[in-house]
Amino acid sequence: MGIIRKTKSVKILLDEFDKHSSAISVVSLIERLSSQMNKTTVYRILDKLEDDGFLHSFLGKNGHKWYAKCNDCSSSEHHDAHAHFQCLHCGKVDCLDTNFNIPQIPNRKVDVSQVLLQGSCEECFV
Amino acid sequence: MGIIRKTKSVKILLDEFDKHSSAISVVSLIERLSSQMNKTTVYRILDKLEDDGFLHSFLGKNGHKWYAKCNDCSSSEHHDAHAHFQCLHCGKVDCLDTNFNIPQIPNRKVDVSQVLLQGSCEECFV
DNA sequence: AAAATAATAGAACTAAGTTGCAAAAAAAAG
DNA sequence: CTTTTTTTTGCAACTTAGTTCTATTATTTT
Repeated sequence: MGIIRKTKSVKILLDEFDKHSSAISVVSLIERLSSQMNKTTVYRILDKLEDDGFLHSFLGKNGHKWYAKCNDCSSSEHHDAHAHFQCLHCGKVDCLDTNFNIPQIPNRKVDVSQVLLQGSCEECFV
Repeated sequence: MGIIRKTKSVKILLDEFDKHSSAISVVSLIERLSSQMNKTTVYRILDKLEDDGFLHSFLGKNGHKWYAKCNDCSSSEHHDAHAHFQCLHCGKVDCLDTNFNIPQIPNRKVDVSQVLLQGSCEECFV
């Protein structure tokens, strides 16, 4: 895993993440790129890009997978402990800068934390 | 929705949640009760028990649904904004008392928050 | 240009969750 | 305590996200 060739499909995918600032769901990527590549390819490339620290993934409100660009990660270490915000009206997901301080729990070791806040985004919030 | 008859199936399900203190995944409930009721029934009853404020639901690490007993909810209001902890070794999920303070984000309204911490639980933590 | 390696398409599959409808069980009405 | 009404259940079929396998194609190395 990791080790990526800059194939046409990889470039197309990276392009999508450059064009859009917010996170993208796998489902929408598959649909959007259906004429350009197979869904299996989408899954595989996203996987590798995550391994390489280009992207990070998380689960949206239905348990569906989303990806977004990483800020400061490498293949050896992911430090995207930030929260995500999903708008319940338009469905859009953004990464939040707000760094959560994860409460330490006695007798337990916390390795990963997923924080998904849901509500109304800037545009849908009247 | 809501309004529940205390049928045999409902009782069996409530019993499961009385017996176990930690959260239970829908998948394991369906499997465990497969000789006693249909999976559709499991889904439907859990739905209603959540509406009634007996249970609350959240998504585990694979995006699969889990349920746990509520502490202080009614059908009109759910206040289970607490975090959940899933052990990456044994898979067990517990509700945490630790109340998160959800950071308010400018121009956005946060209605729901899902916090899933993952790591090693008391028993698996050596 | 040929050989080796990695990536892709496509079809088939797995599994969580949903839907529709007929049959069964509860509750209400008489 | 029957009959009628309403709710619940089982079952089969379906939907859909994600995975696996294999033959083919593209990319890199020699």
